[in-house]
Amino acid sequence: MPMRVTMRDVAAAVGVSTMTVSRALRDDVAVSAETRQKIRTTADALGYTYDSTATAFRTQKSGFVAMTLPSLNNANFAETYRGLSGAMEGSEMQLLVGATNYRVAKEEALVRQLLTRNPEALILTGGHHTAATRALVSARRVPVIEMWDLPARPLGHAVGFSNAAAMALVVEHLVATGRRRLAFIGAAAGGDQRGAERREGALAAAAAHGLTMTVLEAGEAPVSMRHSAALVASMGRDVAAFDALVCVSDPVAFGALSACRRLGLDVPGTLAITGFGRFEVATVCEPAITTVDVCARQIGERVADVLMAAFEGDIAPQHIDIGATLTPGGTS
Amino acid sequence: MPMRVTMRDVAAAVGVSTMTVSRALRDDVAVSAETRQKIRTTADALGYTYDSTATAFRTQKSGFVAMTLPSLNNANFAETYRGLSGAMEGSEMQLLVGATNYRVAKEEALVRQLLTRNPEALILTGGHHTAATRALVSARRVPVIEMWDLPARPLGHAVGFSNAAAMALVVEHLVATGRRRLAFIGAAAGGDQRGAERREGALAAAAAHGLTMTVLEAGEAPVSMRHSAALVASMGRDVAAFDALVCVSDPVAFGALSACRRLGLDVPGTLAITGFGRFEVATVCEPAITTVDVCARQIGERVADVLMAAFEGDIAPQHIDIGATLTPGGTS
DNA sequence: ACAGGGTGTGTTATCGGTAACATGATCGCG
DNA sequence: CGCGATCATGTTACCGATAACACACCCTGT
Repeated sequence: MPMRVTMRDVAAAVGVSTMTVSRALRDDVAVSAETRQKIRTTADALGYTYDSTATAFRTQKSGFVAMTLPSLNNANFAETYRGLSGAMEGSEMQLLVGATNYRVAKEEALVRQLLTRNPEALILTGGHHTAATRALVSARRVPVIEMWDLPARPLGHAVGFSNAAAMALVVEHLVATGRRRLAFIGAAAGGDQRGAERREGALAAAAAHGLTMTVLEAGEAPVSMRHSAALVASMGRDVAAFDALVCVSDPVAFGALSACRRLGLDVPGTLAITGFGRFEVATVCEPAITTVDVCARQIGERVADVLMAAFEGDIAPQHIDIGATLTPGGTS
Repeated sequence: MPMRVTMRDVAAAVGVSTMTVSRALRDDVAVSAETRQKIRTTADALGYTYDSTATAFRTQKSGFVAMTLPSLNNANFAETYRGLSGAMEGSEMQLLVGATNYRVAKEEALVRQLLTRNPEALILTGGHHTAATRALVSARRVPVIEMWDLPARPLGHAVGFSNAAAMALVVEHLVATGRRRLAFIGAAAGGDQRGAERREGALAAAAAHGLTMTVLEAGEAPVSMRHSAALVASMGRDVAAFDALVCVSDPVAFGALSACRRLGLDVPGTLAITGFGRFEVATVCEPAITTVDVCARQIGERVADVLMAAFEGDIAPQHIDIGATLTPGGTS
């Protein structure tokens, strides 16, 4: 079978050395305009395509930025991805993405796999990892950025916010508007770490007001709208024993809201519902869901900034708190 | 600066050749149990990590499967990704994903970039590409799979369904239930090709019943719930001039539904609304949105099947129609 | 006229694994 | 007891591009 077209073939066809071809195609050093033109034309004619693998090998620079996300099936992480990939469009770096399914063990396996590709930077979602993951990552001398969280022990840079503090905003708001019988809806413990931090933040904020908060588990992480809808539906009108449902995310809140509507419960009259993350669905649905804006897109963009700075040699660890703001809607 | 730990280092430490180390770590050929154990231990102790780049280079097998998706910020494409990556978990192939933002020009640039990584297979969303993309892809002797569509001129394999035929199901359903004043809500022409096919399918089906259908453009592709909500809100109660809104996707339908609710319009009494894709939001919201199930997850899984077969040497092009089924909801 | 400095191109070695072939030791069996 | 088969390991060359160095040539200024 015919081999791939390499620089050697182009060089032979033009009558120059492979080195000249290499230089001509990268146009960063002196090659005569005439020769360069001839090489370009010939390369096209022969159907030459550049081999990043060979370059990555020779230069020991992969051109990859590796990133782990809990899930791609989440509008917020997808937004972060978009923000980041958009900002990286100019650079010749390529994103290598993997999903952890909200499991640190899966994250470890993924990081192992990603590291074999020699990424030039590593972006992890969250600040909670296995010891092996921490060791693997630290052993590399590449920039590491944790995002969507402000880790207690950062591995390097961090771009995020305090999930607990953000959720406390919600509880403060509910308490200020007279709600007292609070419930939290989220995933079962053991999965999503950021969800757990939100839960703890909510519980702590409630406790600060002398209130207890019931925790309702809608299923294994990741939980979405259908899980919370099923949960609330199964509780029936008993859910009105609460006067506020604090949900771990907007989709979860939307599921609860829809289920309440089916039950004929008045939201926010009987029951307030709050979400988290300012997903599109929260702003579009009627009534709009009270939520917390965490600027998912902006996280990606800030990560890109930190990344570029790191590539420029700026190695001082940055820990950026992008904050989170309450966005009141019609459900509270 | 200290170099990375290579097989050479491990070999020297153990006192064997690099070849033996290579064999021991891949455990596919005969190495004595004792030697293998010692090599494994030493490799761990030295912090050796495998370099996929070197292997990809030497063997000319990258271990990558490249995939283009219009957007990751779309639950259905994310599901397809999940289905595919889940099914590929066993193989040592790694997915290399890129987003085209629904633009064939961007797709071409992306394909160019992806091809430099020497993927062993290529998965494209849709059957509409630039001539250059077609040429680039065809020049490679790797399996190509187009998905989410049944292209007129497939580049190789295809796993999808007819967007036009699927949307015709919706129109038939609406006509059968007495709707006559139809409008289609989608993106402006020129972007999303699958959206355009759905529009044409809807228009053709309406025409077959002697009905005209008004096309309402909610904005540039990709359009989502906020665009359709804004569109319907701007039309106000004039939207009731129609008795059915055929939406290009479930999010678009949900946006329209929410806007109708704000306007106090009765859905489905005054106005029917239909979506496409059976997104989670369509099944959870109240009322549930009449939609078309295209089994996004299953597309990914079937693509994985085709891929594995192709790697086994099965090169006969497969064109799989996974079909689409109408899922009536409460909005029609 | 000649040193010094660009400019354009070639030569060599190399990145880290692994295919292919080679080699020495051990073993089974007629 | 000898010979081929099997096992465990070593040697060599190489994948495609490029860094580093080398070199010939042509300027330009004093």
